[in-house]
Amino acid sequence: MASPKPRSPAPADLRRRVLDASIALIEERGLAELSMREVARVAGVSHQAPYHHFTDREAILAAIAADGFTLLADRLRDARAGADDALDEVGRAGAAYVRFACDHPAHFRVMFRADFVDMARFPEAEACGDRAFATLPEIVALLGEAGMPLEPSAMAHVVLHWSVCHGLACLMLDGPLKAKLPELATGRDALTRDVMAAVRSLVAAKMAAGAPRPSAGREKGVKRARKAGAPRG
Amino acid sequence: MASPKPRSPAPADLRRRVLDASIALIEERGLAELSMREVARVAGVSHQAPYHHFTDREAILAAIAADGFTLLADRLRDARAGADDALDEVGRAGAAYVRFACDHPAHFRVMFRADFVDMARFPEAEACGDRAFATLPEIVALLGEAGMPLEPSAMAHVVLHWSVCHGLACLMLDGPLKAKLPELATGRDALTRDVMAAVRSLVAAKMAAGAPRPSAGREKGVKRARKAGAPRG
DNA sequence: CGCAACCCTTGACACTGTCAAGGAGCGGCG
DNA sequence: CGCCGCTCCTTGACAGTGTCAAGGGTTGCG
Repeated sequence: MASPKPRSPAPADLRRRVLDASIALIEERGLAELSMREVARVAGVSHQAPYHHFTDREAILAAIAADGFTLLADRLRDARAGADDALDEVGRAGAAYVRFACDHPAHFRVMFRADFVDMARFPEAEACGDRAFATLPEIVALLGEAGMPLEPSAMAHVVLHWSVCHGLACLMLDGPLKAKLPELATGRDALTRDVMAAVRSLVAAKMAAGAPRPSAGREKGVKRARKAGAPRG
Repeated sequence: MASPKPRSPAPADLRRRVLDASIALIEERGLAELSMREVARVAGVSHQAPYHHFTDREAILAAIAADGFTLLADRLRDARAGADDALDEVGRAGAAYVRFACDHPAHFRVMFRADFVDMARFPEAEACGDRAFATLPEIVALLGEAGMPLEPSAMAHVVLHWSVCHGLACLMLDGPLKAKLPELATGRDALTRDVMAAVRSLVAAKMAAGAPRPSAGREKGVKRARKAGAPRG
């Protein structure tokens, strides 16, 4: 007979097939139930074959994370390309971050669970992450250049925006919002859009306010700044 | 052998001891490497004893999650008690959320990983979660009562604040910020304080912009925020 | 031809979660 | 008292897991 086991449909790229099988299984049954032997089974090879390409189970996850990081970096770059001002750029990048998480849940989960993958063990995966996250300060810096006071620090605003996007993604992907979306009568995209609009409205107000307010004053006695331009000089 | 095994130091509350052992192991080695047999070993009982109190491994995690939800609800309640205005209340509640995650990382991880615990299987744990999260809309509603326009919707602002806190907690607990905190030369508490201050500055600007009611329409007066963009030259 | 490198398989080990059965202690009741 | 049943826990067994070690094909090259 020809061969009871067709060996492998595409012998060269078993590495790629292992990664794809892992991603599919994580998306289908979650990271908790991921079994390397089942990955091998899905890929159509013996249970040891994957370990010839990856030293560890953790190494497979690290490779997925690295792919995810570069994928995310691409998404962020594309999102920024179409923007026409700083406010728009922040909003587009944020929406792209969340949409990436929804489109690639397996990647996203693996990327941000340090208790599953110790990135320090895989420097190149870590470098991919650093590359992706390097754009975040750039985007927020645009707000500063556009005249928004970045108080108490620029870093705080970077982390703030990052946290909004990351938190929203987590809550919708594996958190309570996943179950609550139907009863809230919205979908992921709609909720993302609304939250980003809320962020935009806050940032816009801050930009309009221009300079930091006097500390003693309460909401009284504040005049709205009429123009958006930064009073540079 | 007289008695090689002292049975159990406190026979009645094995249930409690199993939970404590699980929490300790999750905090120490992470959720990924949690083994029920090791939990039993730490608790000093046979490998089957825990299953007499919990049907499943998942049931143990659900019990931890339920405890975490009520613990979080307590923290949020306490944080709100000391506040003197809406802005302060939002900030205190947010900081309390993040501090809860840092103080009880095991609870936090189990509470928000739907791929490990299917909350729909454990309605009482889910109810604890609903109770904890019920305070979030209340807090944000205070901002609306204080004169802040909740555009595009109140729900969007609820999710926005929730996402900030949740995202910050995730990024610091298991995400890239965990590794980057040292090189940023800040600690968790300092970063949390700064991010909350940044949120506060944005919300304050929005309140200032929205509070003085212009003579125009009641709900339409929010339109001015849109002018903030336009970096034409 | 030999032979070595590559890629994969097979076998084994300790370990896991879970099912099934058994046993120690104990209060109640004839 | 003897016996029962009950609760709580232990022991044993099973399939399944990740990983170490060794063994096979095929391929290319001297």
